[in-house]
Amino acid sequence: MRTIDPAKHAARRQHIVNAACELFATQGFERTTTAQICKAAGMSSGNVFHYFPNKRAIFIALLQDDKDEKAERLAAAKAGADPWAALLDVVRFLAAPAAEPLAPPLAMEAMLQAHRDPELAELLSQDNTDELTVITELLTEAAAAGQIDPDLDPGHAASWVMALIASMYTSAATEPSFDPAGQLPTLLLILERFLRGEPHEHRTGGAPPRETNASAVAR
Amino acid sequence: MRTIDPAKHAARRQHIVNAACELFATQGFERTTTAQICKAAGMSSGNVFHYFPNKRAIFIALLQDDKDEKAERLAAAKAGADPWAALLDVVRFLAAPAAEPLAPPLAMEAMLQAHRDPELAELLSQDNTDELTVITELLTEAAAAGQIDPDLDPGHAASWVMALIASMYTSAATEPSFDPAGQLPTLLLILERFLRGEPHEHRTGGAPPRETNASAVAR
DNA sequence: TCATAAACCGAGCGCGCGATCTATTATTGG
DNA sequence: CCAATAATAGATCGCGCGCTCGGTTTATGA
Repeated sequence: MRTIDPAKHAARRQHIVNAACELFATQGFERTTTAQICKAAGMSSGNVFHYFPNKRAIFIALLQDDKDEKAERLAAAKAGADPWAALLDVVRFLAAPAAEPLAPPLAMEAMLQAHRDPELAELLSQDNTDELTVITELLTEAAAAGQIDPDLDPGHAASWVMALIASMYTSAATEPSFDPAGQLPTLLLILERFLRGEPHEHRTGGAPPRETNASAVAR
Repeated sequence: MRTIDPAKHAARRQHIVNAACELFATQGFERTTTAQICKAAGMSSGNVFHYFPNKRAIFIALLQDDKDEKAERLAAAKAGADPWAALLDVVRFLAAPAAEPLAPPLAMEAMLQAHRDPELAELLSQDNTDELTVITELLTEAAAAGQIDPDLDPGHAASWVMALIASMYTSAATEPSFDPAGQLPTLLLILERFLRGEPHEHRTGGAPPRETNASAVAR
């Protein structure tokens, strides 16, 4: 007899996913051939298809990993005492992977593939809903604490916060000269001015005005 | 003898491009087969390849058309007397196609394809540079007129204005419930608060404060 | 030790793709 | 009217793809 070792099995799957990751990011899902994945993973096609039923399953596993990891760390990021500070932490955390070379093109590829693949669409949709919930809660708390413009609808504003973060990924994926880490202060400045609204009316909460952001984009 | 009629020839090409447009938007470039394009255009494969050397050329022609049309109308939009009003016109004009059903997925598809196709990348890059130049000029003028925060770098801010507009397309392409026309006021509100900066210091220009935007996102 | 099943290999299959080729029809200038 | 050639058709081709399948090797429990 011989039993499967779940740890070994998972590690082998992960090895394949990692190999495919770079290919999917640089070439896209469709143009990446299973032969390329086999070569990159250093194993035969027979073996790769021993671990995954088809190419699509490899892509889904890749996104599932990202989703799990993100959800796990999101819970920690929002655990700040001050809503506004917690919001900035969440934004910084969600925007951080845009600085990695593979994440932006992969994210775009995932969005496009989700357009035709219902299972993928469901996966990303859950992911987005989770983020939206967290951010909406933080915005609601921040509004209650008088830290942001109370006239903004939290859910509505939250979706725009997410859109702003997403634009870090699209910019990084499309413009080679775009530097996500360097642009983060500007992102935060835009969010601050958008969410706080008229500063002389609403800057009464626990968070102090953050002049550092404004000075970061000065010429 | 028989000469080609340029008008007829161009019209026939356009007919093929129009047929392919919907397919590319809904299925993506790779998954759209030449057979589908032939069927949609109502002609044989032999005839389609009489007008285009290959599938890629159809996609490029599609984007070239969009670019020409946009560049033409952009020149008109920026011809306003007041820089801030002209900027809003340009933003509205650039964001408008996001409300069409095909434009958002097509734009995303184009971005991704440009990642691997140098010719496509060149096409979109020129396009972006043109937009950036126009917006940068308007921001510079607006800053000189005291209508926006003078501490912002015009070129830097312009690229974020474009990113904001682009997020209308990505949101429209990824979230079925996203309503571009309805979200336009919020986009303008974000831009206004970002660009004007501290309102009590800089709201001295020709454009009056636009409370209508703020009220549009109130719950 | 040895039976058993997991892990792995790589030749190759079937299919559908982008593109071609030859043939036929329509249209124009002279 | 008659070449000449554009416009159109559609069968077909070669290739490369995702994936399968039979066989071999390796590891594990009893």
